[in-house]
Amino acid sequence: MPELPEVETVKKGLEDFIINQTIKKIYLSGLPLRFPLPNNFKTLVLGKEILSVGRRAKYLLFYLSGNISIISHLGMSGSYRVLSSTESQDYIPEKHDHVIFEFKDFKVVYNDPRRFGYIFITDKDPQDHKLIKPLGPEPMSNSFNENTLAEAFYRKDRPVKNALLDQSILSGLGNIYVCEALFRSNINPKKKIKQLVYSDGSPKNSLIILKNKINEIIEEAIALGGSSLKDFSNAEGKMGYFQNTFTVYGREGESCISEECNANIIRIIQSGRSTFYCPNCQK
DNA sequence: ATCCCCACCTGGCCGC
DNA sequence: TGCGGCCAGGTGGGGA
Repeated sequence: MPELPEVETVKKGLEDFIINQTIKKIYLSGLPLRFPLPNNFKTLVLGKEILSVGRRAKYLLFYLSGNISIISHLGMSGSYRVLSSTESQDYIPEKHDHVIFEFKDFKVVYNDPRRFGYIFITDKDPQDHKLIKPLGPEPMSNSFNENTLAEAFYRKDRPVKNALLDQSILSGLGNIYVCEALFRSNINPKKKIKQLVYSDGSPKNSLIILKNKINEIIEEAIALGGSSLKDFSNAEGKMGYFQNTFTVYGREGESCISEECNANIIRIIQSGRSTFYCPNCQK
């Protein structure tokens, strides 16, 4: 499900309900997520108050009282949903519900069919956690710009599609937004990243465009509440709308949206994952 | 160091 | 209706 805009959407939805609320009870399915929950998860979390909710890349960060933080990644199919007080009454855990947080008047359910998600707990700054620390800059932060990107791409030989999925270069993008950003930038996903940088290390114009298109897409997608494929929805169960603006993702064999182009979108496999692009527009 | 590939899971869809 | 095969928004860890 979730890339940065979807996680941001979930974060905003949860925030409205859980800030300053105390965790009264915890339900666990007992099934392992990608990594098993720590044994003392319940003990550490029960009775704690949620002070704030943050996001780093595709991770949700819950800051609790008592200097405890929960780090949560949704994997491919994880979702959080807030149950209204009516729904919360007599709610029986459904299939793939793995963690349920009970508050005074409502419940928050973490559901994850594929169990690729994971939840960690830490008593240190989550930003220092070993999974968070190596992450590259947030796309909407100042530390993501054409110069940092040029530095990461300098003399490197990998395809730009793969590099943009690499969370240590730039964090938060996934398969959809990378494909869409490359289309908007007219860059072929197979292009080697060193070709976007001059030999003196400065960014070529195409790299500056790519950087700007990434910002543009992330901003638009957040404004539209993310993309709803399959069953993604925000914490209140509402769908996102960005999928209606997809130009290449999932459109194999369909015609390119560009007016003056007669080509069809094709799908190739790069590092084991589907890449969608227009062979005519993206050079 | 750098990069690729596999594994981890369930479920939906398509063709036979 | 059933079954096999393929596909899916991610990424840690191991190996080349």
